[in-house]
Amino acid sequence: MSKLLLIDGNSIMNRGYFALPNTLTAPDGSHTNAILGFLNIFYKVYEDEKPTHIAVAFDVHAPTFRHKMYEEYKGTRHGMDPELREQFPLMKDILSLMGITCMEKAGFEADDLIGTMSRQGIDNGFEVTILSGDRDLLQLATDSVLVRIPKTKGGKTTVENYYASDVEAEYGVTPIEFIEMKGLMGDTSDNIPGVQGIGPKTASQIIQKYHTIEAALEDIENVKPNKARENLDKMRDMALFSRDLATIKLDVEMDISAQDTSCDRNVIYGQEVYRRLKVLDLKSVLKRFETASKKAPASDSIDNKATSDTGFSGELSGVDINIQDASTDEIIKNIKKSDEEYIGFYPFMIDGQLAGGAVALGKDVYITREDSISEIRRLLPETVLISMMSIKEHIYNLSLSEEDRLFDVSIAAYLIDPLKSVQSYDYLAIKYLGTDMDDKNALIGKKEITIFSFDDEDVRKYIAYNAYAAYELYPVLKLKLEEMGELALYNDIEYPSMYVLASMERYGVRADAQFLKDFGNNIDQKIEVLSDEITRLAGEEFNINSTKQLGVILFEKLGLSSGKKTKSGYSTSADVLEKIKDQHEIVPAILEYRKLTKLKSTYVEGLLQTIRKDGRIHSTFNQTVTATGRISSTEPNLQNIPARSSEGREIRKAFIPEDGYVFVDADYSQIELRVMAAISEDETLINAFNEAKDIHAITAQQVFDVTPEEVTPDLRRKAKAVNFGIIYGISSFGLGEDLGISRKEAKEYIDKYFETYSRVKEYLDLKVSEAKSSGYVKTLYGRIRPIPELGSSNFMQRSFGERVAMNSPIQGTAADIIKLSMIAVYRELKKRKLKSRLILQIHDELLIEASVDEKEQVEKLLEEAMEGAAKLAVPLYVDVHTGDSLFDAK
DNA sequence: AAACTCACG
DNA sequence: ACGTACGTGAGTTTC
Repeated sequence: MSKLLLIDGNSIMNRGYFALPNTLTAPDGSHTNAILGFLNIFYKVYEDEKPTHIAVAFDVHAPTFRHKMYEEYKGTRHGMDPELREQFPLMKDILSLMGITCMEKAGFEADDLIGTMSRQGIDNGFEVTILSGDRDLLQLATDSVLVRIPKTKGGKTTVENYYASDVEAEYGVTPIEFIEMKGLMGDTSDNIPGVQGIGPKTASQIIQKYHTIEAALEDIENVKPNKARENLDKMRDMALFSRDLATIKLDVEMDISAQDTSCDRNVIYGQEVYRRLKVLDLKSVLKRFETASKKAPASDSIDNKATSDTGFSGELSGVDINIQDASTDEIIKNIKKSDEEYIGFYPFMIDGQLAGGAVALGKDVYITREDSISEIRRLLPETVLISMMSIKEHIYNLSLSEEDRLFDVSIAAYLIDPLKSVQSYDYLAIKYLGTDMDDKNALIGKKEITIFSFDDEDVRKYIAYNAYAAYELYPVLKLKLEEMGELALYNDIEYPSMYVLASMERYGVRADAQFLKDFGNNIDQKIEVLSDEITRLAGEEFNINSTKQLGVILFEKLGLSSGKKTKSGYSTSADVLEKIKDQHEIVPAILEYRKLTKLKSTYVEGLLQTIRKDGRIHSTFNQTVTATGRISSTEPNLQNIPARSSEGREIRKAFIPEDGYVFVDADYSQIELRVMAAISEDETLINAFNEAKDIHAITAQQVFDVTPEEVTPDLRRKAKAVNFGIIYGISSFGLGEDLGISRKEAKEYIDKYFETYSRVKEYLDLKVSEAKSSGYVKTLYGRIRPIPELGSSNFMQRSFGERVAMNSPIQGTAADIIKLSMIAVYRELKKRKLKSRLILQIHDELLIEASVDEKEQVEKLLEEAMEGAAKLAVPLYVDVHTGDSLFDAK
């Protein structure tokens, strides 16, 4: 028997949209929560029902005049969130890839199409199931039409099933009478007015007695209760109109019928769909493909035929590549023979050791087991450009140099879309090449990589895909960089930076393990004392580290005034505790406890673990992580070593130079404010910077209209907070919070600031409006930051987007400048053949480990390189300090 | 894995 | 009316 599944697209999408977090997005930033919600229910019901025919209905409102009441009714439901709206075209696309019919007709709701189709299906001998999130559709239930309504219960989705008898059992009325009931009680979610004072209970009573609204109206005198009678009598038209609204049409003229629809399991779980879902990053749905369908193009579906002696040839969906073993000589011969202008390369590492590599010449991929650097180097002839991922990781393995003709796929992809940190070959291939490749997990999974991996087909594929993707990506990404005006940024800033960062990673920073251990023991004692004290004050043992338990102690047991709340309870963050530290002595103790345990676990224990055998800490500097172009530091993070508190600052004494060396440190003075002054071209602010060094004091004078002598420390502090606020994309709330003043007062400061520096205001406004129309902002050097949040209908998200539009060009330009200065410093040290070396970058600060005999030279060099890194309308200044530890060099 | 807190610029 | 500063990474608890 043929089975027809009819789906209410709008209501199911709507349900997904509100049930799932709005933060679910595809790699390109488009929202996917409604699509995910739809697909989850779809596949569940599909597997349940195994229908032979499927159609999905969508609403299309016609802009025609219908009825005054109708227009009013429509008015309130007009606005659909853009984040939801944007998902419909994508959804329809996916459905068409699935080979599923979409039904739409201008002026008709999805309900009407479903109603019509369901009757038609019945007439043609189909078994019909309707899937909707809207109980309105219950009126379509009959003995043979099943209406299924998904329901979320405790995080689990279940589906309620209704035949006509089930509707009667639950509501006491037949599906047809259900419409009458709706007419009386209305439906807020559907904007059906109904009759005031009549709710589900009364409506059900009345309809059970009279069956129709008309019957009730004829016997109006006897309608009970009194209130319902009066209102119903007064609002006869409204009741009838509401019923009309609630009635689903069964006779829409449609150009398709149930027989025209179909569904094919192989297409629903098909390759095209799989590929699209992968692009959208809908992983949980992809899992269904792997389990539900062996025929799907999931990871295990590509069979490889072994070939005689050279290895095997692999198959890539839509693309065939030939994988074979080859010697260095053979590969070089092939490169020469091929006339390729570029090759894709992947160095294969085992246990941090170079073990071989893959070279992609178009679709021919050669794997070599050669593990000597010099042999591998021979594979990379200067005449041919080499495209590969994450070059920085391999600079020393492969003794690569800046002069080699290399292209870094990861960096290019980052510049094109800095919001996405995923830089795996499979992701880039699908995003930029439309090619589906098994990902690392599918191929390698938990396999241990040994020298025998060269004989493992999956590992071979992994190696080959990496090289092949690099090959194909080069021309595509290069062109894209050019189109986006980021080629110079790539060539002049990012590419050279890579070598500087690699060098910094390799040198690392010397650390005094003994000092850290002693320091740790020292604070351990203090922690113990504090911990006892806190337990005593609380009157019971509890885990101080647990926010949850601490919240109960502070705000329930001790009755202190709780400030902010978090998602799951009371906030116990430092700024909340700071406000109530006078209410109970436990509070300052907790703040102190927190400070010390943080020092102990993150900085003492954390750092100790990372000291290598050479006595130095080798952090990784990531170049493709931040949205603004800054560098980030991990394992460990050396960009957040304590500095603000005196106890914390002690940690800096553990960072020391090698014997015979000193630290020379330089940090930019107010680089972000200077950048803002320069790129906004605000004369007043530029002059302020040209006149004096203490910008916060100057700002205080100009904004608070006082003489230099009248600038109190407090006024300066306020001016400083305003300056920061401006950079972050000012809000009166945030500034007020920071300064502990009212929002109104904060707003006055901001207004005065913008009055004083009016071009700054114009500039910030301009960035926001530019970003709103183009979707991104740019730094002075062309670095792009997309801001998808600006298109959001959500006030909070949009406001965030606006602040980002104001902040990113400033923070990003400053990041560009310090990268330029790093490159200059690095090159100059190299050129002069100095022993001194750059070892750390902390956003606006550089640290050089300088040979004692080069100290003066380095101080000068560093200052000049940093101050000369960019020529702006305001001068750049650095403060240089020298010392025998990081503590002393600041 | 997510939430919370806190270290830095 | 909405509920906030911009950019990071790591350790701990909790689900």
